[in-house]
Amino acid sequence: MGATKTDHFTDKQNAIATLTKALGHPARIAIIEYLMKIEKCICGDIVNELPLSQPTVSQHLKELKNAGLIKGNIEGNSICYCIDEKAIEKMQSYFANISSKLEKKKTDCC
Amino acid sequence: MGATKTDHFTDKQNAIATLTKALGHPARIAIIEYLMKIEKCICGDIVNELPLSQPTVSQHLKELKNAGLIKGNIEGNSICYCIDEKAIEKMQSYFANISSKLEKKKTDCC
DNA sequence: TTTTTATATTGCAATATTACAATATAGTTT
DNA sequence: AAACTATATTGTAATATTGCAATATAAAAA
Repeated sequence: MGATKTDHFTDKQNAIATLTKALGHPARIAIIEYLMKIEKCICGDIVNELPLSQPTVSQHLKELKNAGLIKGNIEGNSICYCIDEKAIEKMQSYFANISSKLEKKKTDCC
Repeated sequence: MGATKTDHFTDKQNAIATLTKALGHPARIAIIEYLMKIEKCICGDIVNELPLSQPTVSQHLKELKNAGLIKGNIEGNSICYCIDEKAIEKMQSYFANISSKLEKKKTDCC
């Protein structure tokens, strides 16, 4: 016990859970918001923006990358991180779909 | 160490992270999708729908409730669980906002 | 080539999560 | 009241996550 039983759920459910899980930490939300805010794509200063050590930030970036939420390009000495729009769109349409289905139901019993 | 440093981030960032974290498990995604699907609101059979034991499901329901994603009403012997639309709307508008801001930027460098 | 700069990896301690058996609670039915 | 039903709580083992110091890697500048 202790490990998530991913094999018991559908691929879609696991896919969404992977994205939401990756975003389920304020540091990673802060990283996404920072990447969204800045104009330039050279992101060497994410570390300076966050109240966490360099290794910790690096680890969070790795998790976001593994989940497919950001992309990273080596740019000489530093690395350019960008949000992967497709992943954000997946999130958006997933919740939009739930939202519209709930509105149709209108069985607001609770 | 091991505990998330929530105090270093903004309330908004923590609020979104709380919601995404709660959805960051396939069982809880499955619960939300089941609540969305069913017509009746008596949800005693969530346990039967999921490939997990009753205590485990109960625990997942508690987490969704704590995060504000679902509401629960005692209904005689059983309990009626419903999705809290407001929470879903928060998620949707959060990602819609990121999506539209990314489209305006169009610095698709990676 | 040496030094500096930027990022990643490793190793580890602290804490959190996941899952479930056993048990508790509380309403329903008999 | 006693038995039954539905859900929650407790306790515990297995595993995962978080955070960082120390170290590694690799490109850039000196």
